[in-house]
Amino acid sequence: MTDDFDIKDFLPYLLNQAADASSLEFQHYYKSRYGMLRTEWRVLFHLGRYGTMTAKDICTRAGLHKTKVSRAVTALEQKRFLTRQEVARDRRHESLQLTKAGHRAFADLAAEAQRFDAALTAGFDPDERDMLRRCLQQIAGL
Amino acid sequence: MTDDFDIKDFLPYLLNQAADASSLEFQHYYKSRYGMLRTEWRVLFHLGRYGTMTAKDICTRAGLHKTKVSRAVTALEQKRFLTRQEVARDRRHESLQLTKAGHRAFADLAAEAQRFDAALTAGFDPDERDMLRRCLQQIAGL
DNA sequence: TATTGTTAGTTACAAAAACAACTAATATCC
DNA sequence: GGATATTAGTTGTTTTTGTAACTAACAATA
Repeated sequence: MTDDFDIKDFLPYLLNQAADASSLEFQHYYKSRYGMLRTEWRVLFHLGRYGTMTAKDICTRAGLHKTKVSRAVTALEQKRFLTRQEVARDRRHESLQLTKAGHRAFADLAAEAQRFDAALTAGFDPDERDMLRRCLQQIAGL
Repeated sequence: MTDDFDIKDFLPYLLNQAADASSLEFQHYYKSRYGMLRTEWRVLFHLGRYGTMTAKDICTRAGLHKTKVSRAVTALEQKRFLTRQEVARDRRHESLQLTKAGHRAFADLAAEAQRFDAALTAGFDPDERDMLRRCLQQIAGL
């Protein structure tokens, strides 16, 4: 009954394997170059791409837990990639913005990500790529 | 130049989000029911589906590091889901086999995985499903 | 048959993630 | 206005992972 069910066809397994494999090389890039962790790169990306926002905003947009973001923000601050600014209206919030160095790192990594993405999907034809992204976005609930 | 590059289109990001989202519910199942970790479930699956083999075989087939497998085997042994058996010919190897309880757990989880997989892809039509799996297998290097 | 190399698996330690408990600021409701 | 609840963010502790060093068995070679 379940004898023909192969783990290689089990979607969560496949997705994890593909995610791990595809992350590995890019991870090496931001790790060796900027000493960043994955969450740091994501926070940097969100601020670089969408501009100033609070930690909470990043949590919501990126689907990350607040402790992860909190620690990533601290790390990026120590690397001088971002600064915090109190929001007068509500002092629980801190608006986060990238420094010059932060913007440079973002620009570099974003360009690299784009190249990397292109290389990764080079073997697929355009409608395969679109379909792949659509399927993944649906599964991810984005 | 890179201003229009959205992280939601970056394949490693998408793959990770989709992998996390899709794993969550199933993970909850084997965790609450059998107290298993992800690696334990994978080891269990390999032994249940492909029969007796050594830890090394599982490493190779599942693309897992030997320390992970070693710990998972210890954990599954303590749960009485598998037993080890020395290989006379070469005492470095240990052949691993599921116990009755291990087989039961495998059957239960495999059936659940199958249901879960079906539910996950219910929104896609057949050729989308095939393409998705093919793309993922290629990216994962399987 | 010593020497060196390789392989399977374990163990120990460091890095990272997950989870819970906490502080401080603001909102709500009596 | 004061008790209570919520929200943003941090800190501390426990799990889990990653990495490297290790043991034991075998292989190869001189």
